[in-house]
Amino acid sequence: MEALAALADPTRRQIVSLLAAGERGAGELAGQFPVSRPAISRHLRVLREAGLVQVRVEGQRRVYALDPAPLSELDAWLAPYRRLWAQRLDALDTEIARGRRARTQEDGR
Amino acid sequence: MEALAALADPTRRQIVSLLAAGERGAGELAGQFPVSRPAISRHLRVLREAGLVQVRVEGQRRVYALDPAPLSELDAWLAPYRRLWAQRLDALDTEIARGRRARTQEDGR
DNA sequence: AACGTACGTAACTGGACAGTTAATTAAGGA
DNA sequence: TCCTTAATTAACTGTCCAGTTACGTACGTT
Repeated sequence: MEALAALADPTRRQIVSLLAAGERGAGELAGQFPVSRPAISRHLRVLREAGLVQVRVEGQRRVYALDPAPLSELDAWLAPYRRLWAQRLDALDTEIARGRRARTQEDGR
Repeated sequence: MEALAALADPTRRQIVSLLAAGERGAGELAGQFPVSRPAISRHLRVLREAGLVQVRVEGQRRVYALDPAPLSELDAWLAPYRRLWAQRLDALDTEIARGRRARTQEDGR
């Protein structure tokens, strides 16, 4: 779950989003952001260390590509919690089906 | 996506995991960790501000409960990426089914 | 060989954050 | 009322991290 820390930064999430559309060179990525190129380089390093991106050296260019594996891992981490909001929606359905009577009783506070 | 930053900390993830099994008092939670109670109090505050937990004051106890809404939001954020590893698996399936012939044609990049 | 381009790394700065101990608020019980 | 218990808040410290500028390295071109 090292990916969570990497994805906690909005710039890095945006990089991931860009790479989801296809691979890009480092400079090409850096051009999309208001921060300096070294800053993007560091972000890419964090993403690389988290396994979220992979680099391919192509002449003097570095081409970055998204590796979805950690996202899949995150998805798997999330899985056991899924029943929680599914259940809540079920409860809501029940509520609606009942015509939403006697609400104050279970509302609490 | 503020939840990502909150979930980046392993202690907080564990708190979330504990609360998934049912609500608990603050001290009850603190007892599960090797850090001080104020530290847990701060973690709970971060989780509260991220909307991941809710407190209910019950006498002099604070009972914390998980609110799955931000997890659901995270799930939604993850959704568009899902095709990436699904596709990879599909490609693998296809690959196997076809006996691995004529590969370059459909790769498309 | 010399130069320009494309990145990365080094060194530093400011701000955020997790942890600690000590003080504060609030609820029960003697 | 006084004391204990439960928990948060305050104040402080150390560490990590994102950003900057400056420098280093490697590839390609002339």
